[in-house]
Amino acid sequence: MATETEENYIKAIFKITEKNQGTANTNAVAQHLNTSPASVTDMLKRLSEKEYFHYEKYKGVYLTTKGIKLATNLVRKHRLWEVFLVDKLKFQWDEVHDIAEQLEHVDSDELITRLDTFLGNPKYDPHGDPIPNADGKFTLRSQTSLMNLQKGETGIVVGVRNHDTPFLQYLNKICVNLGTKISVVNNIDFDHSKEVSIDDENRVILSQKACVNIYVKKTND
Amino acid sequence: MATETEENYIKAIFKITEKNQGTANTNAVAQHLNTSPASVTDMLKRLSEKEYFHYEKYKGVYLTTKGIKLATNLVRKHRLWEVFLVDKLKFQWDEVHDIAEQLEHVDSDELITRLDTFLGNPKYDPHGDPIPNADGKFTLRSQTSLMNLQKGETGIVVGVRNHDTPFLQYLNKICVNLGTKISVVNNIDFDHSKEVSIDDENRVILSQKACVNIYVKKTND
DNA sequence: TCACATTTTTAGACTAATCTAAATTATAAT
DNA sequence: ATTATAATTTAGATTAGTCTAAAAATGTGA
Repeated sequence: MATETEENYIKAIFKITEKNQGTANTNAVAQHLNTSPASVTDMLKRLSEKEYFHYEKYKGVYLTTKGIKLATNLVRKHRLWEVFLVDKLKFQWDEVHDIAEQLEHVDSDELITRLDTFLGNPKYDPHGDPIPNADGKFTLRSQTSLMNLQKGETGIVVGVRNHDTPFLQYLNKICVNLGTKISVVNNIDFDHSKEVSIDDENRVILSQKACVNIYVKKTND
Repeated sequence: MATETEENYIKAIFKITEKNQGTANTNAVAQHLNTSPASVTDMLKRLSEKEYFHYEKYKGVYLTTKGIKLATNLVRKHRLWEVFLVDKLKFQWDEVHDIAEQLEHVDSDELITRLDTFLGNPKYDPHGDPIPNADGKFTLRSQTSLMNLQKGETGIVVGVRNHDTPFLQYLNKICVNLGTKISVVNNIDFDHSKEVSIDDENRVILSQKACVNIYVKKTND
């Protein structure tokens, strides 16, 4: 069994490699985990001996099958616990990350199997991120950034790109959540912001930055 | 915040002092935690500096108010999670201890408050042990050992003294659980065992050891 | 391609938690 | 009260994970 620290390293490497052509370098890992690059180097040496990833001095790391399996299982556990916290315990989507970060390290396959069943085998977490199944497979979904919706088009919010608390709380305030219907009323060209209507009720101006971070599924209305 | 290890020491000391006139000695703690007495001595020194308990060389320790508060909170968390595992995830009562042992270290007061509400503010865990409230107060219950029931008397199972897996599985097998009705049909004097009827259906012989470890509430039928 | 900046690694040290073996203190029995 | 035994502590070492400061390797721009 991997220690909690080891799990956190592997998860960090997984997240970094996802957005970086399959490799993670020392500094990126250090930044992600809020530790010193020196500590990371030490750890990379030790963990690569345990075959979670390949490590070459000065070249960074890339995960092995074993490492990917561990990482996706952690993602699975994290996201299932987030569903539990929001659906069952009525937390808001901006409050669950830190708690799920702890819960994901609880070690029991049976627990996760049963939790999954209890929650109704959800495919997406409270931020719209896909929950890998027990084999590590993600269910992908056709989605686009709200930025890509033209004037007059409508979509249903299915996810967010940014997970930071302030952004999520802002969305709470303007009543945007998963499942919310958003229609583009006007494109404001000079700063690429959009005037949108939310659930056919409120009209709001969303900045380019906000639009980029909201994923929607286009609808025909 | 206390580390997981620190929490485990304090919980062990709490459990030992509960059955030992308020003090715990080095060997008992070592045995309880499966470590060496030398490690325990080290830890007692360090933890007593953090004011969780008083420690005098060669004399053992007793908890401070701070220590008792931490310990009862851990007990509370452990037992609430056990309720969750049995009531919601449908684990059996003999399967939940190790998982709850991990879950109890997750740090979030809000989580426990919400979990308590979600579970309907249970007063007892799946083994019939009382769940302390947020202030550390236990709800006590009038109960007696099955050993004290006379021929013809009846009781409802409200708890177990022994929590070991084999004992709990044995009770599963003979259909004894919390809420089960047990009537004493005959006392067998020579070995202090009892012939009992279980939920008015099965008749079984329970050894003295089994009877001592089953708590019941007497009923008038 | 050479010098400078950036990234990474090494060296050496620290803390928490553990161990074994040896020394010390307490306890119980004659 | 003395001695044997049991309990406890000390000494010294180990492992995981971390740090800072310094050295080495890599990458980049003129």
